[in-house]
Amino acid sequence: MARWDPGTEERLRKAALELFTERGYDQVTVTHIAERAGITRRTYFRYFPDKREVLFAHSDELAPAVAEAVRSAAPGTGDMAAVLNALATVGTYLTEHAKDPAQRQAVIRSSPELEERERTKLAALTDALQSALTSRGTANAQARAVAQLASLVFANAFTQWIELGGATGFRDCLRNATNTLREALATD
Amino acid sequence: MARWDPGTEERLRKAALELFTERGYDQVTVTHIAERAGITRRTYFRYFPDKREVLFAHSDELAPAVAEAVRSAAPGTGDMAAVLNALATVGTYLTEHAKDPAQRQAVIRSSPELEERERTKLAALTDALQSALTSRGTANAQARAVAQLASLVFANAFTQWIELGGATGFRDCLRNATNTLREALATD
DNA sequence: CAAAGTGATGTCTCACTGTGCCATCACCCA
DNA sequence: TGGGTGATGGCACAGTGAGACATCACTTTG
Repeated sequence: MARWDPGTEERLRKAALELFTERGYDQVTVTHIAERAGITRRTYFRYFPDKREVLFAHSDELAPAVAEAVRSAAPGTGDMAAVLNALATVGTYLTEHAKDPAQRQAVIRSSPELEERERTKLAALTDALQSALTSRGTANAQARAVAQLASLVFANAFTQWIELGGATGFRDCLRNATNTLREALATD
Repeated sequence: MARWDPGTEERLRKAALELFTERGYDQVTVTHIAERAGITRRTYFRYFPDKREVLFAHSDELAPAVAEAVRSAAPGTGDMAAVLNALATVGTYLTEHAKDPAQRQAVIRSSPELEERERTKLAALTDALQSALTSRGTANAQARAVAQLASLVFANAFTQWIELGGATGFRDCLRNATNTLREALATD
């Protein structure tokens, strides 16, 4: 808990999103973000390890949460079903609590560096899912494949959810994304 | 063509791979690489845009080559078949000409920054494949899905090929990777 | 209520990345 | 022999990220 001004991290996220939108990611320095948030550059780096991470602060919590949901799935459930169910639960919560998801997505899409970081977060989800499946007893190769496919489905579902303006339920987006991949792999 | 010493780019790649292996990516500076290659830091940046790219110089040519192979596939061929065939052709050439693929892979796996860049190259392959499929008449969503799955297959096949010591043919690795994904998606 | 402790912040410094600008040097050609 | 061309070196600069230390607010303990 911050003692001087409890909202520092939130102010930094807000300032960064604003500045990135106004001037573009490349034209913004960490000093700019810190100044708008009312702190110094050095303090910024005590909240976020680098310039990109200010846009991905909460992303780190997704992978462990989904992995935990997979681990606690009913023992008889199939791998893919367990993973998709976990993604639906956590993803629904995520979509209901996300702040300015469309604006955030637009900023990320405008910068290769930020897209690179986003892919890293998705890879972390894949690794966490694989690990969770392995601890459920699934063989390594199969666990990795399921985790990769599920991560793909999740990313596509999230993109679709944003494109639809957040009106649709996340579960429906997940179903759509899953079906699209099924068709693609079935057409040999 | 370089006039002073034609092998500069190759010397830089070799020096970088050696240094990254010896000291680890984080402990190596661009100055170190340049000095071992017999040039200055400034000249390094005339060959590669940043510190990471020295390990990914040829990767840029993969995506266009595969895309071209997809575009020139027989009109009646199914999307997935056309893409997998293109990946087999280009991938086989790649595996037969790669230098120190195992050492390179080991270095990349040892550094999150390098893994990040590798995922970017894979994403470029996905985009190129999607574009090629779209120009063949495939619908957007389907083209993206096929491209994503094929990229996944390619990456897994390449990893397996390295793990097997380069002894197996790349086509077999592609088949294995495809089957693994099929099983994963089929188990509902 | 005073003194010590704790945690967040500011200040200063430094190595390194990546780039712009200009000088230099070797080689080719007229 | 002199000029053009292309690769390289040298220099300066903004920006990133981190270490070390001081400072200040607030809490805890006597």
